[in-house]
Amino acid sequence: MPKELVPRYDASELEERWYREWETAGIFTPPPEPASPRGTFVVVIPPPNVTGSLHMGHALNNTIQDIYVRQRRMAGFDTLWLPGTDHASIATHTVIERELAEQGLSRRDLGREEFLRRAWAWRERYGGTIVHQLKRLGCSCDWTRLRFTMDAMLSRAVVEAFVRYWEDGLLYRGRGMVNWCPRCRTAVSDLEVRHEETDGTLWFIRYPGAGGGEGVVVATTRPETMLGDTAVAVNPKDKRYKKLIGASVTLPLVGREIPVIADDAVDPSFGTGAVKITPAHDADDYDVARRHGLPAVVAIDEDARMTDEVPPKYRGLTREECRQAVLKDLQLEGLLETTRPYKVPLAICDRCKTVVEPYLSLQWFVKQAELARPARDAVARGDVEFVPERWVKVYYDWMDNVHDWCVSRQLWWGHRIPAWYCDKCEEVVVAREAPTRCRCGSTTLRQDEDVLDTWFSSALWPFSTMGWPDDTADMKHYYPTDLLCTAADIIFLWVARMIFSALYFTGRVPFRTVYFHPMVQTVEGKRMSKSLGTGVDPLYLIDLNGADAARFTLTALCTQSQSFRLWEERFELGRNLTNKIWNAARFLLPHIGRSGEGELPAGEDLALVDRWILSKLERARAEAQREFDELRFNDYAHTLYQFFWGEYCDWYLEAIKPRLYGKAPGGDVAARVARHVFDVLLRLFHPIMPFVTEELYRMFAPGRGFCAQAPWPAEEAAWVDDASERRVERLFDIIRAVRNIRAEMNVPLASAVDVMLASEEAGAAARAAEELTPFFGLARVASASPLAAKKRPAHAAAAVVGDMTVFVPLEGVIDFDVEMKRLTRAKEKLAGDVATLGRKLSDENFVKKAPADVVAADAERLESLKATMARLEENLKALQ
RNA sequence: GGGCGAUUAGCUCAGUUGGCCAGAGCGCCUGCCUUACAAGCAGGAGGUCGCAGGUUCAAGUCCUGCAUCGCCCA
Repeated sequence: MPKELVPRYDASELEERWYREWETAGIFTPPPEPASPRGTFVVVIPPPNVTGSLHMGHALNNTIQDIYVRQRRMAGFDTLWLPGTDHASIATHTVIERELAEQGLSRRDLGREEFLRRAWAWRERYGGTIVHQLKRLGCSCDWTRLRFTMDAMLSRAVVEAFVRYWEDGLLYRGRGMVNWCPRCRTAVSDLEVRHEETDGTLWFIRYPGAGGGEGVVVATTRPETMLGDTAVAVNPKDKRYKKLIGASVTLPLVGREIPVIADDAVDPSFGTGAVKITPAHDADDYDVARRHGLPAVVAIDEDARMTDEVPPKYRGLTREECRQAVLKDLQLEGLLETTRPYKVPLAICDRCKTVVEPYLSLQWFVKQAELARPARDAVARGDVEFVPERWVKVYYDWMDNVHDWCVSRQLWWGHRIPAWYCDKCEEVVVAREAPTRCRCGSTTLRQDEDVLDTWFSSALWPFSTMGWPDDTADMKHYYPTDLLCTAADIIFLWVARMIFSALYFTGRVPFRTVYFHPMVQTVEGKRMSKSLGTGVDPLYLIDLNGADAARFTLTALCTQSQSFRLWEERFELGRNLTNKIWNAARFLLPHIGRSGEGELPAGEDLALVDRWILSKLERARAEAQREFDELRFNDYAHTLYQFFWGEYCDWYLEAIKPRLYGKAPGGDVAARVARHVFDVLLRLFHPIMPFVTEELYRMFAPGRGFCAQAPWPAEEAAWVDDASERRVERLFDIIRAVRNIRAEMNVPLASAVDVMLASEEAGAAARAAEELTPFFGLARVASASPLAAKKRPAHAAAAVVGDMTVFVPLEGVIDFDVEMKRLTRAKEKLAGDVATLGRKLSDENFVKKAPADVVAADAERLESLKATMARLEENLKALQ
């Protein structure tokens, strides 16, 4: 019972309906005991921030995952896509603190417990947003397994991992130089700091000799740190300063007497070749100080204000204020020798863009060297495959130069570090459960105040989500996973850490393949940023055009390159395709249910064009399948698009209209073939565009199951039919030639034309004329007839198609000037090709050295071009 | 400083191991409200493949250098 469809596709009602039906039917949940002969297929989602919202990067990332997961599900795998979110420690913490600040409160005023209560409330309030948005996008995640990094199960995995690292000696607590963000008020790891260059100044400051001598001039980009200087260093090979080594200078403004030392790390070409050493506020200086046993003076505190270790007048100033004060005072004392413009390297907190301070503090570190080696080997051996492969090198470089990972964060929202300190002795207890008493007998144990880096829990994600460390059913059946989809910007932050964590804790790789998709950029080629307002909101686009349109567009742009540019109008690509699919269905719908519905007709009942479309379908299917398997998503999308629009709609559906309308025989067969091809197309498109395909798939046969569970189209090698393809394509070439003539000669739409065909080969023209009959409607042809050799019709426009000449008599309509220009243009174009090819073939090096088949093919082509040329010239001559 | 990617039609991008005439979508020009679709149909124009060398019978594709843009690492 065909229902009337609206002429424009409207996604609004249908998407929510189908998503609800899929979910209700539970088709995204794989069986508890997988039994498919195809095996399992598992993906874990890259967890988005629990209180975040969907941006374009997520939309792309999750579309790609969903495409793969849906295809595997249709192909018969027991398929699991495990969703979840992470707790985004710093981001969430910051939001809560900002909220407090508006009420004039700090987290210390509130206390840890109340702060966490508010953070959880925040999560309750916004935690559903991104899940809802992923559903809008159509993601076929198993929501019954929705995870959150701070769930009890996953938190337990975090504690277990921490304790095991500790027990195995891979974890240590130590005083080290870390990147300190004074705004976030926490340490951050090397990977969370971005390096930028800015236009700044290099200041040259004189440190007078301790005994009153001229001393030495040092150059610095951060004059305020001088208050924490404990030495001046020069390169031991630097002749200029040889005599100064071992002497002392007076630190201006402070009056401290500090030594001049020699160290190889000093670059003689920087500034004056003499540098100030501030052990507590510079990582390199810290190393120098350690080598020389220099003391460290902490001059800047956690808030980037000057400490009590500096002269009173500077105490409490911000680092920026202090810099101005120091410069002013140095100038007054005549110690500021000169300044020079300089590109100053800055370390910026990735999260809040504040300049980070190198800060000497007590932190927890995970040793990386031992963990990195097997993780590197796993990729080198091919146990984990990277696509595109070039990212392997980036991964190796990092693994080969990895530094210990600072995992403690001075925050409250997150996994509190399971370490306790005894008040009575020096004992540190790292344990799964809170200890009640220390070895020394004391019962006053304090837990570490800090939490772990969010990435510490994310690193465990592929197995913590499945119940590790327990040997759960999920661990047994669904671990390791098969595919990880991500952008390359978190290759170290997340991918590398998952690999070494998985190998260490489970002894297995976490996934077999990592697919790195491109990054989404703005129209200017810049990174999309929500805070800058340069992003395109995927939800807005879904509301506007439907999820399928957004998904198809993103897929079509998903190439092997590292980025692509995106703006709103680009989504018209997907929108138009969705509408086209919708309308093809609208066209077909009245014709389904005709006799023989449901089966494909036997070969002998098929018309030539039916065999053609089935052959093309099989070719497109095979090509799309290959592209899919190679994770070439843009090619996959393009192949389907091209076949559906360019062949099925433009040619096949147009060609069978007379049959469907009863103006030519074979209407039932045409309907069945058209419907079959469409049905296969819906299934091939389904992974990319799940909603419209589900709607139409079910509309065409309401009784059957979901398209989302329909069998994936299999190989149909028998349909490939070269001969039919060649014959039909020549007919289409003739039609194109007639259309061209009609357009260029301005033949009115209402008037049909006669077509005459001439060929060298006897009978070829007659056969083509006959075969052309069913397609008259495609070019408003009234009749087609073979032409006796050499009998050229008068007043005819002509075109050469392969070995045939097409004449369209246009008595009274033909404009000889136009026809002359048309033919001349065609001839000139051809002449160029003939000349190029002729030169090539007369080059004896080419003939001698190129493979025989290449030479033969070129020779054949030259012959055919010459023949075409000759016929073109005949036609031109006939005009004169 | 090192690495990676990009540079192909007005715009955004494809172009698999070198081998027919370098493709697509959008935009542009011409004509169409042809009973699936104007979010459409038909026809057409438009490219010295960033620059300079090299390898090869043959280079958008491989090699070297340079330029510009972007990303990453130190």
